[in-house]
Amino acid sequence: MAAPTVDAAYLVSGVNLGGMSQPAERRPTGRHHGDLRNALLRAALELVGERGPYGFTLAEASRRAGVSVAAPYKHFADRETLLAELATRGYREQRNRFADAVGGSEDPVEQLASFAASYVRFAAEEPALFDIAFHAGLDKSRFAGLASAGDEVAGLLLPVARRLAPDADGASDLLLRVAGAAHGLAVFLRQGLFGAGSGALADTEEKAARTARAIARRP
Amino acid sequence: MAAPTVDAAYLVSGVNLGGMSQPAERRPTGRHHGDLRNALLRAALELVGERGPYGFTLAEASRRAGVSVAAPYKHFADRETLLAELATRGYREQRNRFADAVGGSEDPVEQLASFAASYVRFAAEEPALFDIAFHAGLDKSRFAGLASAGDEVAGLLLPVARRLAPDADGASDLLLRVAGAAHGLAVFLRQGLFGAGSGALADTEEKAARTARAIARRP
DNA sequence: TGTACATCAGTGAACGCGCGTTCACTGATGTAC
DNA sequence: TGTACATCAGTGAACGCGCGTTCACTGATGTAC
Repeated sequence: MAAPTVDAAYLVSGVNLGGMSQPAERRPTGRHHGDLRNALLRAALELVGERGPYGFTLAEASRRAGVSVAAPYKHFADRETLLAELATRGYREQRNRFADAVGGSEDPVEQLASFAASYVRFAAEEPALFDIAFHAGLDKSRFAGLASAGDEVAGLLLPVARRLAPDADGASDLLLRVAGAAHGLAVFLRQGLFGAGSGALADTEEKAARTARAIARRP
Repeated sequence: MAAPTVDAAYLVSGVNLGGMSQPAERRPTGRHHGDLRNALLRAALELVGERGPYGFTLAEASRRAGVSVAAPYKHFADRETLLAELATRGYREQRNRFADAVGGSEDPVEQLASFAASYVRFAAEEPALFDIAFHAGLDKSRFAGLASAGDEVAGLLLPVARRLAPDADGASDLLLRVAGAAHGLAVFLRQGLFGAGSGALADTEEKAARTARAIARRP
């Protein structure tokens, strides 16, 4: 439950860039931006966070990065490719968080409870990544990395479920029901059904954990 | 579980219009369409079904209704008003379905199980209404009818949950966890995680019902 | 039954907008000598 | 250390597109007489 807080800047750059004008940040001189690729990814994340999964436009991302609308094409084939890169990073971040969550216990029931809470927390802390991964309608056949990143998440959790289920089908059923419950609660939280603020988040995490336990104990 | 199948045409017109050219259908003569308002609502439902909640445009709906792009403004104030009307109808349809589901049993656990299955079935049979109600990002403060239609759904189900919980807060917690689980499973079904076809639907309904029972029996 | 008329649902053209994408270009940078 | 040059990230202008919305209009319909 002590997963480190990870913000959008970290996800995009691998380094927390903090504010826009740190003294350590090298001022790009002349026509070169310096780190446009990551600036665009960060702006996209910002936009989706503010406007939802369909609120992202290359033009607005360019504007926020302080660059012409043509510049992104030096770094991404097209609009969807940029989005797919963020989706892949979202799945990777999920996998890391869930690995941490599952690692905190030996009891498979508690592992699933911790996974469910972690799922809710991810949706709350990285709403843009959550939206892109689930609601942007990306074409998975076009971006092979996307599908495999998603499969990795399942691969991490199936063995846990398997310890509570008699066979592979039972494990899959159990995992999907736990994940489904966490997903629904995460969406409700984002829609404000549980109120706002960190109290609502903690409350929803706990709801998800309790629900996961109920499911796991009555497979 | 014997809820009648209700299709989009019914929801929009109150009468199943069936094919586009029934003999009984009065041929609109001259410049008047005859039933443009409903034709637009139906086209909107179709569009959202095909392209997702942001795939609806007034222009395309007009085209499908065989009418100029200006015509819709004789029936709706703007694009969002049309969408809000569909969302309201979606909530009303949910309420009807859930009332039927809950009416089939006296046991509150089975009532919640039946509600959860019904939730999944609604999402599968009326994907466009489901999307509009949950994912279209409508401004509830602008459309008062929307919020009250949503509240009616909760009002129908809270008494059921109350029979299993010690107080109002417990009932709310229980209901939201059951609804959340059903919601997540419904979304997963729509994303194809459980395969396609009526087998997948029945399977997911059953998953939802089992999950609801597990939650209800361990409040 | 026939006629004059008010109504109003739908027309078609136009508007301004923001989008994704392309293109020839330019000038700062790093490298080879 | 200084100079010539290749690279290539970013420019700015332009394209075609589809959108939401407005506007003056028209002609089919129903009604009053």
